[in-house]
Amino acid sequence: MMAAIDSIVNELARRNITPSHQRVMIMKYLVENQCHPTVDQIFSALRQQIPTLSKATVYNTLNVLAEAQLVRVLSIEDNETRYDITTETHGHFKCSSCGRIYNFAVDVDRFVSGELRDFRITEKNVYFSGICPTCLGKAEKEKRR
Amino acid sequence: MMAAIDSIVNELARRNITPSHQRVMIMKYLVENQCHPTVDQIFSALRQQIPTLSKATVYNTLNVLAEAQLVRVLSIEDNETRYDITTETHGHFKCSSCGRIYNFAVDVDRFVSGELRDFRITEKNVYFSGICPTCLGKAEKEKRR
DNA sequence: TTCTAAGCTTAGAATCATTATAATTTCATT
DNA sequence: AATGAAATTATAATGATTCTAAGCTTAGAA
Repeated sequence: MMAAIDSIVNELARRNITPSHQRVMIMKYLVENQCHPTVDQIFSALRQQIPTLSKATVYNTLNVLAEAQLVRVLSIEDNETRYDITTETHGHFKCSSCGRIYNFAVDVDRFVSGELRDFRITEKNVYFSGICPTCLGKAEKEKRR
Repeated sequence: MMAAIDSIVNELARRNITPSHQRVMIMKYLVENQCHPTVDQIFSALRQQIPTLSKATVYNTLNVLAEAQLVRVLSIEDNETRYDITTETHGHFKCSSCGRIYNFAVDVDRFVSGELRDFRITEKNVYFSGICPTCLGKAEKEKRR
């Protein structure tokens, strides 16, 4: 899936964000790699296409995009900020074994208790962790030996 | 509310954790300050009672307690690990204005979608953020001026 | 096409949260 | 009281993130 540069540029321009080459490439990366990458993953990957890319630029750009609500900042674990181009509320499951992050549908509003009635909620996150089916399957195979 | 040192010592001993003075005081702090404190908050507060307390000890102790499931590690935002003595699943709401964290009841099990059927879930976290009623009230008062 | 001012990027320093280390102290048992 | 294991300590080290100042890029005006 190739992200249209044009639509990215338009999206940024609509929010008064200068669509510099670096910013466009960072967004393109997020669209094409919806695996909740870390700054380091984004930086390392794009370094090959933009050899002079600075890590500070990646941090700066992600902060700008987060402020514009174009990306969502995930704090599933400390010391590991991740980014998600899908901004609609959904759950994240992190496998403790392989580290992979899975999305899952979540109807958060259905179980919010009345306690938060008088709160203005601007962001909702649901994080689960445990073992994914792939790693569970591996464990089962290990057991049978 | 004064936490019984005896029950803390017993709780640690039951899990084969040496109930050293520092560990007991850290747990006591968490029981008496259920405000999801950070390491720095715990360290600063206890420094007055244990002048030689080392920050590394606080980190070590919290990690040991987390592994023993006596405390829960919260990653509501990056660069801000917090700790909770209440280990049953409940939600956390962080006010973007005052920074306070509120607990709220959450029936997470009721809405886990079929997508996670084959996953082994070991931990569930629900984090919301926004503005709390106190800060909303202040904002309203500001508006009326 | 050139100029301009504002904003962006860069490279590396700085900051900060957290972990590692080795020496010392404390703990629980004998 | 002695002992060995574990914990604490003080500080260095690590790694994520932010800051900084200089230079570059951008978009639009001239």
